Amino acid sequence: MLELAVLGLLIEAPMHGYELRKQLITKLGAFRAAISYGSLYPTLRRLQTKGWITEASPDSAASAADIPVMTSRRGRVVYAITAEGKEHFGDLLAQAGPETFDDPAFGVHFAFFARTDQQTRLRILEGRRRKVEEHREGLREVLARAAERLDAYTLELQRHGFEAADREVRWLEELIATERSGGTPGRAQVHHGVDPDDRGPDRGKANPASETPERLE
Amino acid sequence: MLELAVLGLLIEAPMHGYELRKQLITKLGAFRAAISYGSLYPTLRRLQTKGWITEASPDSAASAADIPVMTSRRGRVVYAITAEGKEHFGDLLAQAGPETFDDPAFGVHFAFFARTDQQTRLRILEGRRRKVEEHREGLREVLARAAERLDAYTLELQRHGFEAADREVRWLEELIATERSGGTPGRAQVHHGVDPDDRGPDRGKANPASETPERLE
DNA sequence: CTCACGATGTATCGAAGCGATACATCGGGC
DNA sequence: GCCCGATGTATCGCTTCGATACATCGTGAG
Repeated sequence: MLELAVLGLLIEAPMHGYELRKQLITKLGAFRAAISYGSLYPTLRRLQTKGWITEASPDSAASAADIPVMTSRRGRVVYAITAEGKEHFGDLLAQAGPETFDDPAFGVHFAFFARTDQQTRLRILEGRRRKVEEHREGLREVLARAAERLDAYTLELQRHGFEAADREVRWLEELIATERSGGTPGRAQVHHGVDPDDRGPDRGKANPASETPERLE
Repeated sequence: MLELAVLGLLIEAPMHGYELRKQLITKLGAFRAAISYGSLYPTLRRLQTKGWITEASPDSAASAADIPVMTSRRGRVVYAITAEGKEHFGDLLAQAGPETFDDPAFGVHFAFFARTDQQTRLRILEGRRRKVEEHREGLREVLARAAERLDAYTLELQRHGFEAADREVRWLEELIATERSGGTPGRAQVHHGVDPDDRGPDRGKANPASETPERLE
């Protein structure tokens, strides 16, 4: 799971561990509170031995032109993805693992949807929908049949879980519909806006979501 | 995390592993898809060595003329909670761990709210609310400030995470209000629900959640 | 009657990830 | 001068997971 996320971030730019962790937290922060070094560093080690990423020190190249990044002379290790790593990333991103509804792997896939194609996106969205639907129906069953065998708090927990699942299914259906019509998610399709000052859709600075997926073979 | 859940279920009745797992799944199914044997059995072992639970075979208690060697027939192992286990359960239940927003520990606590007192419930609910609020505000920050540095899919993921957090906060506030007014949660009326006069200042552990006969020594 | 099959049931293994911790450098404020 | 918080790399012990193995029981198809 971290493999995919790390590779995905390193595609955008080489990075060292600390920065990697910060970006992972903002990128995956919606469903993942923290990424521990205890998992990040072993993952980096693993990726290195597999050949997906390489270690490169900036000190050798840094002579005088150091710009914004605080370059210290200490042993900061900068990781960069390799060609094999990019290929592996594509494979990982395309395959929708048979996850359970509480598996964070879906979120990681979704966070990198801009780097895959519409067909894969649809496949993963529909797979996710199926799993969440199953979960929801299981809860419906419990709520209908075992209502008298559970105490009020347990019941309320199930009810809340059911509603959350139901909401996610509806969210997924919106996304699937948008995807099928060839659009990208965002303010145009979303009726419950979040931010107060709405600005025009501004993209092009980073990688656009719909137009060029950079790594597709 | 599993410790608390296993102890809580064993308070209601002695059980063997398979049954335990099934009940865990229905009780915690709202936020936890599956409980693996790979975590359940080590947990049981751990609880045994600590003395919180004991192993009791119904076969040996029945007749047991000969020494039952487990070569031919594999015995079903029934686990039962001890007095110390009940005490430990009360301690675990009362303490609200400093969890992150995606920590399933809150769900376990909530599922056993019927076995604790109003004060503890309020403390845990408010602690949870604080954490989810922090998470929500973090996401709001990202959405407001980094909207142009993230692609449309990542943004949509954050937006969905924000809404889920916001909804949970509102859910928690409802529960807190209900709790403060002395009620029990839920739109559905539960017949075997929480004892309405649980105003007793202590004896929280001894408060039965349902029709379970009182097993407290 | 048999026997295959699914449900019940106990158990372990390797790997992933986490929380805590240790340690080192840097820039700035008191 | 000197501490403190941010940056930065790294490991340890532990919990949990998914996969797997293996054994028993009831039942129904052939």
